[in-house]
Order: sequence, then structure tokens, then C-alpha cells
Amino acid sequence: MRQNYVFGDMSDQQHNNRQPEIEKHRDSIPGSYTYPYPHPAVAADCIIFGFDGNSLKLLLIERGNEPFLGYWALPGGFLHQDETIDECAARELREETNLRNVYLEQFKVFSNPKRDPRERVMSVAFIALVRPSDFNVIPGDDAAEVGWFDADALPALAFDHKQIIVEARERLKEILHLKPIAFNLLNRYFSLGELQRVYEVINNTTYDRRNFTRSVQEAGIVEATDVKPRKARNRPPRLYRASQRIVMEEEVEINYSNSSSSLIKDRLEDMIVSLFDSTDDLDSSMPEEEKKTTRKESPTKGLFDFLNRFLK
Amino acid sequence: MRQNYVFGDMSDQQHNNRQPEIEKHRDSIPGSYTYPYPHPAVAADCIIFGFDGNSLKLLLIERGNEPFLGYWALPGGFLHQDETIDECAARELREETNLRNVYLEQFKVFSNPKRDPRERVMSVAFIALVRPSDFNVIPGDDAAEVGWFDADALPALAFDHKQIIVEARERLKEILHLKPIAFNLLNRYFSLGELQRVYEVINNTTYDRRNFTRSVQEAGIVEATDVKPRKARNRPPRLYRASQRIVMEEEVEINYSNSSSSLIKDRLEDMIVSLFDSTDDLDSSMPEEEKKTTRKESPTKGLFDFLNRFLK
DNA sequence: TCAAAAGTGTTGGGAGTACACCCATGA
DNA sequence: TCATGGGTGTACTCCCAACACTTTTGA
Repeated sequence: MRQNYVFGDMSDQQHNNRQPEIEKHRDSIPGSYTYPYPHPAVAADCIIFGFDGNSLKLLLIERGNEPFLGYWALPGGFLHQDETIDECAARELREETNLRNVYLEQFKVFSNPKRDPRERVMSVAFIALVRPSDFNVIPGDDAAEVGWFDADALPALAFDHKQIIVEARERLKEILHLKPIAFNLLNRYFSLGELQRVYEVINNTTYDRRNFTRSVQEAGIVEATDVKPRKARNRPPRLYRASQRIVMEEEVEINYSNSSSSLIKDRLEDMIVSLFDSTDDLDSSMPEEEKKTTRKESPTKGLFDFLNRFLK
Repeated sequence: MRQNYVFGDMSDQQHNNRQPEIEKHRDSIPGSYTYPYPHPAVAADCIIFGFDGNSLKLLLIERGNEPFLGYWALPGGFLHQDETIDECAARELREETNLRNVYLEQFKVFSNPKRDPRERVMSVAFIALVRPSDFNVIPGDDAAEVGWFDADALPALAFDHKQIIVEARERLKEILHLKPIAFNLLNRYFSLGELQRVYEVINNTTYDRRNFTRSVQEAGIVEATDVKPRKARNRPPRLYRASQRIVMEEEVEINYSNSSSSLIKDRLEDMIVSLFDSTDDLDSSMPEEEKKTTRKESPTKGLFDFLNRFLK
């Protein structure tokens, strides 16, 4: 008893396809690939977190194809034949949003057989952390519209992406207690106030400024610098950078054919000194409703205990 | 330009196949499944941790097929069409080792295109925690030989399973600092000494007994019981159980057609009272080399700080 | 001169460490 | 009776939370 199952209508193999199909699979020849047992399609989706100084932001892409046409979705796309899923996530990030050198970490597999109405698509979700200097996102080949949304005020989402985001935020909080990753939401040079706000937003609490400052400095995860901040309308803060001993690899290594732009970007970022200079054009169309969630002040105790483990 | 790629020699679609091929895919019809783009095969592999009172153990299966015939491997198998990857892991665990009701958690995707010489196989790795009362593992349909190995003295492993295990042990340590899961390596009723040893082995350190006891009790994660331990050759300890408020769901819900045996097993486990009664037949053929890794005593401070977050 | 954020030190209390002796059991 | 692990209390230390005023800048 033999049967043939052929999936014909998969022209939108990329989630957000506005280009001819052939463009989407430069490395693989469209044709027919046959297996004795059913195989799922596998995609990588990125939950891209940003921080604008006040609240957590998410980068989403508007879908230009059915299903879920017009809905917003996580950037992502299908696994190629010769790459790991981590490389796939980094590549899709680059292709759809022009982001590179971002912190990227595997997070969870979503594999409900019915999560994509077209055929079975398994999604490997990644958490990505983006610096304010990266906020000038240029929509890539595959992307229709790109937008930053307040993580607490998301639009209608495609597929099961709402659920994925909820779990990603939980996981982000976890990671913050395991690794010094908060820096990846800040520019190279940042003030302690900015760092504190990242911790406050993710952990949904507040900290005493003096105690937080002391905790951070005694933990030895920051180094003071002489970099001068841009003119602000109040007393300019001293700028710090992440201590060298805790800097983590920030990107899955891929041989980009044209990685020069990445280098240029790095130089540029060094010149953008904190205070979220580049966030001005961040989509802040969200109503500025004061979300007084009455967060209680928390002890800073234990905030950096993980360092003992992390530093071996 | 159309091409056909057909993978013919995949009779060992299960990693450990000693049964006719048809047996392995009861739910899917062998035939030919065709897609316009290449899809990887997807498998779930389980890193099954046990604890025998002294050291961390791993459950492995001896391969009965090429490639890697005779090597030991992680239990696992291919994803079926109508199940999530989590259900797949639970099913494979049951089919290959007869284990059910074990703590099971997704951990990481391993997707090197060359990790399986036959065709591209992506592995979703799961961490499983097994109670001593589960140590009487009955090899299931698919398994050739099943064996417990000291986590520090593993045999030659198939595929990239060595690497997977290394990362799993790191992740296990992490999880221990995020959730109260140590209980899943102990029977329902356990002494505080046993609990302490689990923490010591996973964190590779030692704790002051009095301080550890106090930390655990003040954290409110255990409840004293009146259950009497089996006769030991020294003063019998008081037995505790995990406090109800921290008991986590321990199994991916699946509609087992014959789940009655699972219930019987639960009842049985209630009668086996701690002190690792059932570990006598655990494969302890490992040379009892005293691994005096000279672990230093650690403070218990912060061991249970995660509870604040965990309990919302 | 006012508003808004940055910078800075001390003290009291409580949590956590260090530590030693007795108990219960089986051999 | 001996060896082995279980059970228990306290004092002292140090870390952490709590807390307020001054400084710098732009408007």
C-alpha cells in the first residue's frame, strides 16, 4: 500500500514572501524531494527584543501573503539544507531586518502539527537582543513592513506567535538570572541608570538606585570609561561598558559574503554614545498610557549570584 | 529544472531498530512523501538522568543497526505526523524503556547537517529525570540493550550524543537554579540527606548539613511525613515529600491507550519508601574508583532564591 | 531658578556561616 | 560497642536594605 502525498501550494515557503520564489532558496533547487516517511518543514523564528529606555519592544514583520495576510509575525524562515538551525536564525535575521551581530539564543521548539494551515511546519524559536543603535531597521528582501511594538501592546499575530512571545518573555527573565545578557539591550557605552532600567523592565520591579549601583560595581561586570555622553537636559551620567571578562560571543559565526557593512556598523556604534540617541525614529505611536503597574521595590540581593557559576 | 532526490536506505528510521520496519511507524503509512523543498527528518532524543545515592547516572541504549552498530546512544526516535515533539519524546521514552511519568523538558536542538551519515536528521534533545523506583527499566520494543552508566564514565557514543550529553549536564545545573526539580530524581518520600546529595552531585560541591537542612525547610519546599523508611544500618532518617505548592506537572499529556499500568506503577511507588530500595540491581559494574574531586564546601545562600520568582 | 536625573556613605538589623555533640540503628 | 549517618542550636560576622542631600545640566 503506497501513497503519494505532494504539497503543491507552498510558494510561500518563506513566511514573508514578496520576491519570486526562486529568490527564497538560493541554495537549494526547487524540485521534488521524496522521503519514505513524512518530514516536517522546519523554520527558525526570532523573538527580537529591544529596549527604548522605558519599555521592552518587539520587532515584528507584516505578512504579505496568505495565510494570515496583513497580520504581524515574528521574523523567520525555513531551514536550508546546509546550515544549522542557529545559522538559519542568524541568516533570516539578516535577510529580513538587516540586523547582524545580535545576541541570539535558542529557546524552544513549537511543533503543534496544526500550527501552520499549509503543511506541517515546526518552528525553532530564538531570542534575539538588539541594541538601540540597531533600531534603524532596514526591511530586507523578504520583509514587507517592519515595526517595533511595545511588548505589552502587540497587534494581531499570525500562527501561534502570540504564545511563542509569551513564553519568550518568561524565558528572557530566566536568562537574565543565568547570564549577563542585559548589556545586549544597550549600546556599547551605557549609564548605570540605563542598565538598571533594563533589569527593572524585564523583572517588572524597581530597585534602589544606590544599592543597584553598588551591586553592579561590586559584581565587577562593568568598567567605567571616559566616554562623554551626548548632551542631555540634566546632569550627564558617567558611561560604562561591559567588563571584558563577561563579554559573550554575540553571533553565530557565518561566512557572510559581504560582511564589510557589519564592520562599518561596529565602528559607527562606537561613536553613538548611549542615551539612546538613535531611538528617536523608533515607532512610538503607542498611546503613552501611564502603565502604573505599581511595581514594588525589590532587593538587589542575589541579582548577580549567578556570576559565581557563570565564571566557572 | 526539476530534480528528484529519493532517500532509499532509511529502513532504520528508528535509531534502534530490531523490529520489522512497519512496526516503527504504526501511525504513518510507509510510502513516498514529496515536497518542493528539502525537509530534514526530525527526532527527539532523551538524556535520562538518574541518581543512585552517590552519583549521577545516564540511561543509554545499545544500537542494533548501522551506523554506529554496537555503540551506545541516547534513547529517541523519529517524530510522527500527528504528535508534537514533546509527545514524541514521551512516547519514545515509553516505547524504548517503559518509563512513564518522568519529568521531561525540552533542552536544545542539534542540527548539524552532517550529524547523521544517512540523511539529514535534526535532533531535539530532552532532559528526563527518573526516580530510583523507576530504575527497573524494561527494554521496550525498539531497544536492544539498556544500561545505566555513571555520568562520568560513559562508553563510546553514537552520532554527536557525547556533545549533547555534555551540554545537557550544564543545562541540568541551570535548571536546578530555576525550578525545584531535584525531587524528580528522588522517590516520593525521601530524606533530607538524599536531597542534599542530589544538589551536591549536580552542583559538584558539598554543603554543611545543618545549613542545608535549614535552608530547605525555611524555603518551604518540603513537608515532613510519618512514613517510615526501610530498615537501614544506621539511624533511620525522617522522610519528607515535595511540598504541594511546588509540585510541577511531570509528564506531557498523551492519550495512552493502555495507561492503566502507569497507575499501578504510581501505587507501587508509594509503597517503595526511599533509601533507594530498588537500586540494588542498578548496573554498578563501573569500577568504584574513588573520585576525590576535592569539592569545596559551598554556602547554601541563594540556593532557593529562585522560589520568589517561581511562585510568582 | 527650576526640573530632572546623577552621584555618593553610613548605619542597624537580619540572614547566613561556622561549628560540636548526642541519637538511633544494624552489624 | 562500634561505625555510620541523622538530628539539632547558637553566636558572631558580614552583607544588605534603608535612607537624603548635593551636583550638574538644559530649559
